[in-house]
Amino acid sequence: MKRPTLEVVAARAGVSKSSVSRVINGETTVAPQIRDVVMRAVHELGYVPNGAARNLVTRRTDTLAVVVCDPPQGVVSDDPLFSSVVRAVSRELEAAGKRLVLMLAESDESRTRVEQYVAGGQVDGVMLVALHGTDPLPAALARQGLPVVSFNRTSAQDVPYVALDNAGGATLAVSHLLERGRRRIATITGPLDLHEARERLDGYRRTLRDTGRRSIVALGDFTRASGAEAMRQLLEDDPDLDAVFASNDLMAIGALRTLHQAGRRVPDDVAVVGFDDIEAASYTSPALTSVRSPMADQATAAVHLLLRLIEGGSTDPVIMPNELVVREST
Amino acid sequence: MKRPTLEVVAARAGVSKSSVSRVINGETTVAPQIRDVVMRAVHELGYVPNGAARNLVTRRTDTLAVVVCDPPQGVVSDDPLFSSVVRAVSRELEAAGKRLVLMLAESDESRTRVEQYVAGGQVDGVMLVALHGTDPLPAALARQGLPVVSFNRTSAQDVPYVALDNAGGATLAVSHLLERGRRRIATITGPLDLHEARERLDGYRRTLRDTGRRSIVALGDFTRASGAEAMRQLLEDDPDLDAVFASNDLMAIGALRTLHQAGRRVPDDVAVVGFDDIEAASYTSPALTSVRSPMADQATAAVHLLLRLIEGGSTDPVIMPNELVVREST
DNA sequence: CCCTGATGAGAAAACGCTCCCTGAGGCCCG
DNA sequence: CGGGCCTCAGGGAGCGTTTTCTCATCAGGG
Repeated sequence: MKRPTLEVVAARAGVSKSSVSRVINGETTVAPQIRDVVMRAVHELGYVPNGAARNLVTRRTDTLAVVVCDPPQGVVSDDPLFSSVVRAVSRELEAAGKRLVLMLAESDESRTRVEQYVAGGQVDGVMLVALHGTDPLPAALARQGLPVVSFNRTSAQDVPYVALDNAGGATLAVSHLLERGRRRIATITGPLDLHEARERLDGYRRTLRDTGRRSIVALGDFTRASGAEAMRQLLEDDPDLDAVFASNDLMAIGALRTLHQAGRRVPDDVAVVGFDDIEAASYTSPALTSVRSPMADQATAAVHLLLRLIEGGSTDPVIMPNELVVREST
Repeated sequence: MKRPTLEVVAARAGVSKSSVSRVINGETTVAPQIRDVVMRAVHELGYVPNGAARNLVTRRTDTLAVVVCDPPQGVVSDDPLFSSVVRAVSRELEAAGKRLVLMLAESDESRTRVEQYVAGGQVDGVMLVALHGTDPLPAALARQGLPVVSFNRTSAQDVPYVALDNAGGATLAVSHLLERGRRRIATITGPLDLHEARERLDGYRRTLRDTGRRSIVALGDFTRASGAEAMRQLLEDDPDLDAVFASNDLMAIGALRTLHQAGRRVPDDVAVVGFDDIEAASYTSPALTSVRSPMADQATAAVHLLLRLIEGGSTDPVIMPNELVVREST
């Protein structure tokens, strides 16, 4: 099935290719009468401009790449929030009339593919979603001279990013616990090589220090198992603790289980707060109080940042505020 | 930053554009000596072929669209399994050297955009992910003469699909309950305008009928709340039931909560089986036995089907078998 | 030694579009 | 009434590839 070209439409309408092109692209310097006859021909033939030909001459593709940097086991893309991010990005791009190419950068090989693709001029900009702020890919892509933004904080020069206010979220959680009258508030951290984990720990520490309380810290790695284990350790080290702030919900869920096994009632004996507000947080019993990361909003902000950057606009990083969702566990 | 073109590379290597093109495309009819000098020039200049120009003449884009048909509230794309589908598709396409354009078809407007885009020749094929088998989009796209496959069963003519063996999964669940010695097995269905929901119900019915037992059916709509409500109704209607098969995990989770509130022990008094094996299924207490839909495998199969179709190969539908994941709730 | 056939390089024509440039015509103003 | 402008349509030159076709070169056989 051969699609009609501009030339065919022009012939049918009895005008030149230039005029058809002008009508298609909504230029105003075209007489209404010509416009009508062209539009009629377009509809009759079911004409749709060929994308490749257009890209070739305009050097714009109206296509943006979202590159997900992720180890093969899929830490990022397994995240339940991932799909809401993808959807938010997709919607936002659609509203702006852009297309979304999704690429996974799992192996070195696929990273090369990403770079090649980007270098091939098939996208107008790139949005990186990387777990590690130290990932070299953002910088590598930025060096290509293409607009690049990062969905998370990144250490790459010249790559604007959108970041969560992790420390602020932790403060929100700890303050809430203090308001509830908790005195011995422990925390379970994420892997400290991750920015987010460090920032959440810092927020926790600072808030306690500001109110003259001491920190009680156990290390986790963002998995449920590590949360359960860290909770066991905390109970051993400090049996009198009356609250726990876990750096993410999975660990909080692990902690809930340990507390249950240890016979501690939640929230009566020990209050628990998580972070991220994943879907499962509302299914636990008791339902988990959690700091909601506005991932969808963050995604929207990242898209806007990228679009602005493509237009040649400002490139300041954006910080997203968090929100506390109070449920039964506190 | 201007990227070098084929012409520049040719000049540098002291050969013709044709030769460079041949080397780039791995043709064998080129002397090793020329090959080497071209490759050197390519590397020195960091040459990457321009995608648009290439597409224009070859009429291939090596790009496939994944179109997610979804109401704005996001039933499909909110599904926790969605991200694993996306990842599997992405990986598979990457392995095949193809790119993935993700499009949401939420509104009529966006569906038009999808059709326009596809008609613009910017993709080699389309994979539809639609909830409703009656969705008109598959047929509309297929009419464009482009290879189209559906991730789910579809009623569209000429659109091959990959389907889950929903009835078989239900049989798996019910047989398991029977083996555990359960006698009065109820079910909570999904919305019956969905193929999947109907098939799961059919599988349940048939399996019970085959063993001379009667069906006990309550209607749900795949939400947690509806599962809880349906469970309440079932307990009222038939207080002696000793097992429930829920058509998806969310409803099973809702049912668990109702059972807990009603003072029924799971699995001692009532066994519960879900369907889909979402992540949350292993976090409930007791952890939920569930029929695992091999979504990732299904996605992989769909990609292969599409790639075969593009190559002009066979187009038979594929049916994926399910697997039962036994946990504490049975 | 010449002719034939194979081999492989180069020239040039598309692919379908945008956009610059030219020029025709109409209008206003002098 | 004529000249200059302004408006708007058409002609045509690219955009960077692939691909067909032509042609040169060289080897081998008669």
